[in-house]
Amino acid sequence: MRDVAALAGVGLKTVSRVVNGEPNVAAETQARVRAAAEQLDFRPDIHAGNLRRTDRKTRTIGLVVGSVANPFSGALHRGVEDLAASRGTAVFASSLDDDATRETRIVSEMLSRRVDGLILTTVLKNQSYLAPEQQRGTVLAFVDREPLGIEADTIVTDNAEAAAAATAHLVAVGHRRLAYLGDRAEIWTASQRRTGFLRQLGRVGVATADIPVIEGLHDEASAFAATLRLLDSPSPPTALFTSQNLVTIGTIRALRTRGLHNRIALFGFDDIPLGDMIEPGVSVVAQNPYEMGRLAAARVFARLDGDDSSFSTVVVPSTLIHRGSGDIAPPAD
Amino acid sequence: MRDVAALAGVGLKTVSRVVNGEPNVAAETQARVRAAAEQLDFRPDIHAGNLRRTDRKTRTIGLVVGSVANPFSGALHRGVEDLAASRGTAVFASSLDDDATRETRIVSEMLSRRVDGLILTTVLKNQSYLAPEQQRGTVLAFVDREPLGIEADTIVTDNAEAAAAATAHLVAVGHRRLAYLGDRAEIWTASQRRTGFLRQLGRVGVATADIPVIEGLHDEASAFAATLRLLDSPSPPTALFTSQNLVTIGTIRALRTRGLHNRIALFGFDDIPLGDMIEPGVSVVAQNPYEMGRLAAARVFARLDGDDSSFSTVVVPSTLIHRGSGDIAPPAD
DNA sequence: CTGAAAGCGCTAACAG
DNA sequence: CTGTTAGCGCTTTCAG
Repeated sequence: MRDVAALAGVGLKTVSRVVNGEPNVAAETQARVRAAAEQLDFRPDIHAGNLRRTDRKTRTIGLVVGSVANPFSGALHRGVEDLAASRGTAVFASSLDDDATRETRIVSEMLSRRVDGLILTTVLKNQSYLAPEQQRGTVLAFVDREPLGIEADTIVTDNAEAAAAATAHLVAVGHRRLAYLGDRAEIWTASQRRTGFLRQLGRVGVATADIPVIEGLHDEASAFAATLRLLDSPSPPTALFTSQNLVTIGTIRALRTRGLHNRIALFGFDDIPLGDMIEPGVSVVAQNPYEMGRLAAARVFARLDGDDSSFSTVVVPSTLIHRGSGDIAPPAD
Repeated sequence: MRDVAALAGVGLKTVSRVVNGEPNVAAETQARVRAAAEQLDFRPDIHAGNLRRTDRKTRTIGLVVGSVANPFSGALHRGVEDLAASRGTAVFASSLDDDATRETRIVSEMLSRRVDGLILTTVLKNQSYLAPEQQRGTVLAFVDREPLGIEADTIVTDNAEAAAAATAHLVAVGHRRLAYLGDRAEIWTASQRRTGFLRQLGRVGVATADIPVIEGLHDEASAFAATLRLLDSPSPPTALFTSQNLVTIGTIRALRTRGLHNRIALFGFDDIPLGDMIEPGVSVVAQNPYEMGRLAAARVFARLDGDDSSFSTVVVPSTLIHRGSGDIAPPAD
């Protein structure tokens, strides 16, 4: 910038004014400065400026998602990114791979880069470690999973209720021998979905003691193996509830391997791509990750713009999509 | 940092030394500094430091992808992110939505944030505008699409050759009345694929004059509509080549709408999720976007670590996956 | 309308 | 082993 000033034959501050579009610069001076900047390929260093700037906004936010292996995160990211781009804000995205030990490390790296806001899908049990940072003015928003030990804007799906609705449907079709296949119980959403599943069974008087509840499934492979074990057991279930898209896909593969995809009912949580084109169509609870990302970003930007209303929790509606697999009736026996 | 120094009763530089793990600090002093830092929730500002640091590395790279709506980008991002995370480097990700006007703006924003490197999937015809930046030391790598007007490490799939191989297969099965359904011709990969398709037909003596070449398809909806028009034409093709995953999906929907999915052959470029589970299985050219992301990131990091060998272009192999749709024979007539 | 001086949070270079 | 001084590239403040 000094070079630009020298070349244009003006003071440092004048260049600064031109670059930032501040008023009170003669048109002719402006032109000279711009020409000089162009010639030297000058590019202002946003961070150097922020060091002295009063608002200290880096126009950068961080997004921490649970697992990039899951298309859910992709859609969420897109939602955030779409809103951020329209505001000229850059987005750091990083994945936890649902590994709790990475959470503090990644968050800390983002904070060192002085992000204005942080959108988090957390894995850790407790987020109270973020309180000092929040105090300092960093805007926090939680998506998909509710935080513990800290208050902030939160965007979630009503996981328990949606899981219960799907379960209710399976029961209504006539199933009593159900099974639950889900992710690790430490993950907030997974435990919520399990709760919803079991609670609904309890409500309608299905004894949950005999219901297999298999947890810790994280990818297609583990879900595939777990489903096969279930199908090969002495008294296999007549309906399956899978608590996550990757698990749903693994389960479908297992059902097909045993030729049971048209005989055993299946309801999955999270939509899966092309779920309407396979046979039978896959019934799912569809969340709206794109919208969740948008809403979270919107909250963050509102806070950055000065909104200081009390923290809110927004529940994004999810929908049951009936495509066939959830309507398979139990065998007459 | 000054506050930490005051609280610990040491000089500013000593705090700096402790924070950066530099040697020559007494263990006892170190402990005192750490305690003070903890107490004040001190977090070093990486950018302030970089202002003075000699290497001037922000440990940040930028990733510019074509379209986040495409799962290809998600996998690419994951590849980059996986490598970057292991190096403690943060990744800015931004999407162009294949909109050329956004390219310069987004790149410029990233450069203002002083990224050490930039991994780009470009839309613009020409990338020479990046030359000054490259001169300045910013490491550039291009993925998926070859740059023009600038030299840098490049990671691509051999699009033309893979498209030709898929086309050859369709011809080998007996098809002569083929059609091409593809993305906008300005997109480098799209034009490469079209070239490969047409060249292969030329090679085997299929007159390309009568072959419908439909371009400008960008999503499922437009591909769906275009395919329907094709199917409803007086002399519909017996085999389709779709040059991109979203187009492939739209085309499949159209084929199913007309009940022709088992009568008209289909070969797609890019794999689609669950492509093996629908009926018929979808034959595709599968690229390896995750690996492409990893390789691009690896090149960037190697350069940052001082590698100054001449620029290389790596061609990541793609594979033909035969799942059925490409093996449908033309009607005997 | 313009510029000079001070200083943001940190590290480099050099003294002690 | 530790502290002091200067200065990174920019914006602020204030005086022309």
